[in-house]
Amino acid sequence: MAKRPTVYDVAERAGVSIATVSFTFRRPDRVRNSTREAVLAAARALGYLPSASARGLADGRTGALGLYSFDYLLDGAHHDQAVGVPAVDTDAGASASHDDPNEGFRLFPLYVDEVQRGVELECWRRGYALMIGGGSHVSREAVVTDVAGRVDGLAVFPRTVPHDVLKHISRRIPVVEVSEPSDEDALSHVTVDNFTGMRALTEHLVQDHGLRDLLFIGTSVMSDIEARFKGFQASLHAAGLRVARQPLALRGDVGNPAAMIIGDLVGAKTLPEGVVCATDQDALAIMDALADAGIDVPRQVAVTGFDGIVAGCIARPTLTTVRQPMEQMGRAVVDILIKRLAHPEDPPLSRQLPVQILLRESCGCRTALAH
Amino acid sequence: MAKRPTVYDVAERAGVSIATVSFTFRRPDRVRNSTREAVLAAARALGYLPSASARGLADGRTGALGLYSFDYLLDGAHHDQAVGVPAVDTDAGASASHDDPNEGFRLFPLYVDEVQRGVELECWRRGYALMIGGGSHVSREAVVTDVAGRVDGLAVFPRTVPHDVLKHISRRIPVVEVSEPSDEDALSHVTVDNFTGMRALTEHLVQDHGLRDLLFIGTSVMSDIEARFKGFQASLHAAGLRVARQPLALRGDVGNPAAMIIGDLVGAKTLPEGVVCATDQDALAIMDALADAGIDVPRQVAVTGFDGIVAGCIARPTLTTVRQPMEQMGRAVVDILIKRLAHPEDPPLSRQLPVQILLRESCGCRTALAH
DNA sequence: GTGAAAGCGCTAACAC
DNA sequence: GTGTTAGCGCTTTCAC
Repeated sequence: MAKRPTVYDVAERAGVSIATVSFTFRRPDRVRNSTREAVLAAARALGYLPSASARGLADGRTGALGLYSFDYLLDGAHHDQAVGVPAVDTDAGASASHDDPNEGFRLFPLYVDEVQRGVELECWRRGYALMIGGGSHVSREAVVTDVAGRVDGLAVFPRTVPHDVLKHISRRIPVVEVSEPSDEDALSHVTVDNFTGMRALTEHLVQDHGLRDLLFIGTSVMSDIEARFKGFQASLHAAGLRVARQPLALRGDVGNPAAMIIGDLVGAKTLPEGVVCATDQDALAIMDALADAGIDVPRQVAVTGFDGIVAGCIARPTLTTVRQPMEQMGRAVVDILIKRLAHPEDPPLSRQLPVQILLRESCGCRTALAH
Repeated sequence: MAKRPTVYDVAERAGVSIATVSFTFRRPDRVRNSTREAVLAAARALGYLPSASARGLADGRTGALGLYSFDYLLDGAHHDQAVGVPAVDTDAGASASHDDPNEGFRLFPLYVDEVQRGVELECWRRGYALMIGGGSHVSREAVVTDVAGRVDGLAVFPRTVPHDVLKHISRRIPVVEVSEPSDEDALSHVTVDNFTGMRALTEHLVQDHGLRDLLFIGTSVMSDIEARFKGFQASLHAAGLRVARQPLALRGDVGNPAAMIIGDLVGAKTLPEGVVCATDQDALAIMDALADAGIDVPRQVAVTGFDGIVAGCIARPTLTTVRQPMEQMGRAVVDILIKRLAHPEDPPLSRQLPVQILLRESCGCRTALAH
C-alpha cells in the first residue's frame, strides 16, 4: 500500500486548493459543478480516502458512538448451554465430515445481544458509526478508556466498568448506562420498571395461582436485580407472606450452582411452591436443575424469570417472565446520547421503558402442549 | 462539558513536557516512576482522555478494524418471521400489560450475526476495537467509505458494497470479503467449500435416499450460491440425473415467493422429490410453504438448506443442511486483516474453511420425534 | 530520563 | 467560489 493520498495530493491533481477538496466532500453545494467533478475525478484516480482521524481532530467530533460490551461466555456469567432447551441437535448427523468447534457458540441472543442490536440499528439510522469495544476481564479499564477516546458518546452495561472510570469518562463525553440509576452517579440511564414488573409478576403467582411459599433467586448485586427483589418483597408483604431469598453463585465458582441449590432444597425438603428468578438465564438454569431432579414444573414448582430472552419461549415448559423491550432500550440509549451531544451542559437524561408480563407455561398458566 | 484537557494541560499540571505525558501512556517503562505517578495523577485530576483521532493522525493507524454489516430486515432479504419454527409465543400472555412493538425482532441469530460475533470476539482478543457500520440502502457507498476512513482494515459481506467502491478502498487498506472469491478482484476472502459441501449433500439425497427428481431453489446471484448450484449440478450429472433450478424472488417483490413457488409446483403436479435450497432461510421459507400446502416433509418432499443457522435445528422437522463455521469465519477475517496489516505489500490472502454436513429430519434421515 | 519541535490530514474562519 | 492559514492533540525523532 503506497502512501495514502491526502487532500493535498487530490488538490494538486485537480488544480485546486485543499479547502476546495474539503468542501467538495463536506459542502458539495458550495463548490462549482465543474470543480467538484474535477476533484472527485482526482480523488478517484488517486484512491483517496478521507482520514477520519484527521477530520475528528480538526472538528472535534468523531461521528461515532461507542458501546462497551463484554462477553458473557468469557466472563463468568451463565450462558445458554445451561438453558432448558429440549435437546437441540447442534451436533453432526451420521456422516458429519468435520469437527464443529462450537466454541463460544451462542444459541440464542441474550439480553446484551438484543440491546446491542437496538443500539446498532439506531446508530445507523441516525448516521453514526458504532464502535464496539469489549473483551474479557483483562485491562477492562484500558479498553473502555480507549473506546471512549474514539467516540462522541458511550453506552455501557452495568457492572462492566469500574465506577470511577465511568465517572472519569463522563466528565468528557456523555455516558449512558443500561441499568436502573444506582445512586447519585450523575450518569444517564435507560432502564425498565424492574420494581413494578416484578411486583406484578409476583402478585400473579400469589393471587392467580394461590402460591404462598415463594423463593427469590438471583445472581448479582446490581441495582436492577435489587429493584426486582424489592418488587417481589413488596408483593409478598402486601399479601402478608414470608420473603425468602437465595443467591445464585456465579458460574465458575462451583460446578453447577443451580443444581446445588435445588439439591439442597430437595434434600432439606424445603422446596418452595414457586421460584422467582432475577433473570431468565437464572430461571432456565433452575428449570434444568429441577428437570434433572425429576421435579415437575409447574406442577410441583412454578418458575419465573425476567428479561424475555428468546430462549425462554423455546424452553419446555416455556418460561413465564417479564419482558424488557431490549431493542427499544438500545435505541433509547442512542437517542439519549445524541440529545446530550446537542446539549452538553444539560443534566443527565434517564428513560424508563415499560415491561410486559408474559404468562407462559412455567407458572402453570398454560398447559404444556406436545408439539 | 468543559474543554477537553489535552496532553498540554496534563503536562503543565504535572510539571513535565507533553512528550513525557505521551510516554507515560505509551511507553511507561521509559519514564521514571515518580514522573509517571505525577503524570497519572494530573491526568486523573483533569479528567484527561487521550484522543484517538489525534493519535490516529499522528501515528498513521487507528487501532480499529471495520465491519460493514447491513440489516437483512430492512434490506429486502427474508427474515425469520418466515422460518418454520413451531408456534413460538413471542406474544403476550393473558394479562399482557403493554404493547410489544417487536419491530425488527430477530428470533435467532442469522448467518451475518454469527459471523459478526466471530469478528467481534477475535478483534477484542487481538486488541483491536471494532467499528461497525451499516444501515440500509441509502448511501451505502458513503457509509462504507466513512467506515473505511476510520479503520486500519475492513471486512465486508458480499454484495453489500458496489465493487468499484471496494476496489477503491482496498487500494488504501486491506479488505476482506466474506465470500467465495468472485473473479480477479484482488481482495482477500474467507469462505467455505460451497461446491464440495453442496455436492456431498446432494449425493446423500441421491445415494442414500434414492431421490432422483431434485429441484434447486435459491435467491441471489452471489458467487457462493453459484458454487453451491454447481455442486448440486455436479452431483446430479454424475448420477445421470436431470438438473432443475428455480430462482426465489426477493422478499418484497411479491407476497410470499416461497408459497408461490410451491403453489405453482403443486398446481402443475410437478412437485419434486426433493428441494435443495441455496440457504437455510430459503429452505425454512419453503418448509413453511409446504406445511401450509399440507405437504409432508420429508415424506412427500425432502428439503435441505445451507448455512447451519440456529433456526434450522429449532424448526420441525429439523433442517438437514451444510453448516458453515460462521464464528470461525469471522475470526479468520480478522486474522487475515491483521496479517495483511503487517505485510501490506503481500498479495491478498484467502482462506477456505471446511463445512459440515448435518443430516437431520427434513431429508428423512431421522424420524421426527415428538417431544 | 526528559524536552523541543516537526509534522500527521483535515476543517473552518477569513480573505480575496 | 476559491485560496490561505491557523490550529486540532498526539507521536516521535533527535538533542540534551
